[in-house]
Amino acid sequence: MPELPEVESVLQCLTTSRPSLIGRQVREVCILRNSVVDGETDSLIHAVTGLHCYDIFRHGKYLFFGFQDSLSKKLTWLALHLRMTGRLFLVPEQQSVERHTRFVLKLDQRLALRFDDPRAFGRVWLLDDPAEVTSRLGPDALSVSQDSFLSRLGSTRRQLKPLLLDQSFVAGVGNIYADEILFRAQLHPLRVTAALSSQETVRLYDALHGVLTQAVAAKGANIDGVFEAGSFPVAVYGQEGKPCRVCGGLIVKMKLGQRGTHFCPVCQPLG
DNA sequence: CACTCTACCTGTGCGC
DNA sequence: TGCGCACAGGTAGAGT
Repeated sequence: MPELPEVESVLQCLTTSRPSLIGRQVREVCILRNSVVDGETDSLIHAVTGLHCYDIFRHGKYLFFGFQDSLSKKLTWLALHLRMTGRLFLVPEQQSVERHTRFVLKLDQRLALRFDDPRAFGRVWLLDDPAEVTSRLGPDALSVSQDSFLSRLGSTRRQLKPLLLDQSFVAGVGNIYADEILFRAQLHPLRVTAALSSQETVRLYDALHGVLTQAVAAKGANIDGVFEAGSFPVAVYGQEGKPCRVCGGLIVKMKLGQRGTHFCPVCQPLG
């Protein structure tokens, strides 16, 4: 389940590999499963074929790829969301199809950008402007300032766990990191924003920033082979029944809005 | 506004 | 062994 740190890791791979995706020309677009495209596949194919990759950036869990027409200099954008099981690879062209490959951009230099997704939840969008997507999102969770975060917290009255998962509040936190952030902040997932002390709101910001920064440095979470690489150690996610690393009490799992939610009842009291 | 539920998917792992 | 089924998760959209 790629969340912000895992998507950031993908971005780093694409931009720092040698050769990088930046500068590559799209020779051919192959859509192996139509539902991967939100919109018309033909429009996407026609729009991107022949263009050069000019820029890549991330906002929350979305990746944005800017492709430039070398004559008009106009930029055309693709947005990509990996959802649950999506993976992106920059590979030699001959490795461009696997069992769960959903689309491929065949590139110059005998390279290909391959998107695999067993669960087929991942989506790609053709955009004129990334703002068509980013305008629906809150500030990126890795780079949001303390002032902005505290101000947004102050203007809502909601339970903390659903709030952290709301991409229009801050973009990039998913179920795993929401639990990890609340554990580090020592706040119960059902606590309500309006009832937090100012000390607690700062603790929440510090936990958000600290967990995501460390997870990015670790290239993502380390969870029983769910996704590759990643050495960020989870403290509570999937740890139900195991001892809390801080107090030794047992980690509990409950359902909160259809989501598995893990926490330490001692370190994260509700009362 | 805040919330709940459903649909979208399929690999995994459980109980029988 | 094999079958059926619940489960995992992010997001959109509809409904309360």
